[in-house]
Amino acid sequence: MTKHGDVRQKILNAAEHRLWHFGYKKTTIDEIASDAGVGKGTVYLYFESKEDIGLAIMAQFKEQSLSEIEAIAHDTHKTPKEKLTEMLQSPMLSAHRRCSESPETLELVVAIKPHIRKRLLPYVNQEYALLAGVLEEGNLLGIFDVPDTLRAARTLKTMCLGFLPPFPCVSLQTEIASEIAEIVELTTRGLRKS
Amino acid sequence: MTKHGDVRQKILNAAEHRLWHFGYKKTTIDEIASDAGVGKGTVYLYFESKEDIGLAIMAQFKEQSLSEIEAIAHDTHKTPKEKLTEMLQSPMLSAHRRCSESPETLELVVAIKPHIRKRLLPYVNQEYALLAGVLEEGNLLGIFDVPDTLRAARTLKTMCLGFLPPFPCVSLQTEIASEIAEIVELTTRGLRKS
DNA sequence: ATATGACCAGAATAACGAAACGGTCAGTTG
DNA sequence: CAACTGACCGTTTCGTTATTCTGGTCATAT
Repeated sequence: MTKHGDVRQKILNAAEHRLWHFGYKKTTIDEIASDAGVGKGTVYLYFESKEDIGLAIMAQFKEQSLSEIEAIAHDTHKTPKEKLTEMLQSPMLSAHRRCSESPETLELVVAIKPHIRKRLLPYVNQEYALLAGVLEEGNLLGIFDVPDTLRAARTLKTMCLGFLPPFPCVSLQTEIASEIAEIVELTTRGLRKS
Repeated sequence: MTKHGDVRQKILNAAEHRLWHFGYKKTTIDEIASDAGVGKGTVYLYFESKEDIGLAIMAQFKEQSLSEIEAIAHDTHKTPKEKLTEMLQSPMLSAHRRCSESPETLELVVAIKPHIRKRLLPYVNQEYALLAGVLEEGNLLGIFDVPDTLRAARTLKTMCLGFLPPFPCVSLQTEIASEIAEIVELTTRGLRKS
């Protein structure tokens, strides 16, 4: 007995495989349905449109990325500053890795761009909240003094925007990590004389 | 008697006008030559290729932008922090304005992308130096304490990369200015408890 | 020495019939 | 009856061909 969620996930897996190897445009609904072992009509019982499938795959990426960030945030062996650095690095490196392993990823992003913001908003907000939590933790430990942690979290993410695809700053992966570390360093030290 | 530089500038002006209104691909060398009042062959006495013309126009933009930054850096009525903010805002707002007034600008950027980095490197380095100078000034005044000013300058620019075209962060112009101000605020305050 | 425009090879474009696509729904299945 | 299907539809894309256009050159003119 296959449950509702199973079929949906089977379709999503088939789609992700196709998208990964052949890109958004070259992948057809017929192929996805065939790979998933269901009829074409069934696909439209679980997804509104082809774009909706692409959005769902992006959401899956984001969810994955979010769980990595969460793990870092809850790691009791790291200092807030280390957490901050790694939490900012993690999603950027994932995105970079994904785009270099499968250049088709960028095509997907472009295709679903019109609705990507709205769809991923909940995840983005959760990410802000997680970052703000670490800042709060730093406040309690007395090593940070951030009045508006949520706002600071948003600004920190904004600072890293340049590493997101389509990368205006074409850097090696190692450079991305060290440049983000530098950003956190500069932010946590501040320019002000102590 | 027309000097060498005059003809070159006349060609450049004609090209810029065409590029601005019709974009890179739709603008032909014939049109540029005709507008500039010279023969087609003459264009190739002053420029290596069509791409070279695009690069030269971009360099002109950069030069303009650089002189604005320079003016801010040398303004004796501003504090280093104000200078930093405005020097980071200025080129981002210019780029944003240019791209919204003439969407064709982005097409130009994409077309000349392969060589844009090398060509604009001198300007970029000059910009770093100007920012580093302001950081140095802050050090002398005792309000900053930046060990490696050049490195910090580069990091500050990296932080603003997300506002560059093609804008991953689609913000209103007013938002760009305030978000950059926020970045400088966070950087100059630091997160560390004073 | 400086400037020109006719000329060339290759790229872009237009036209258009054929194939393929996303999406729907009347009908089948269990 | 809820879950599922694939033939079907209007539209978009593709492949082909003929034709125009464009970046770049160079023999010639001033």
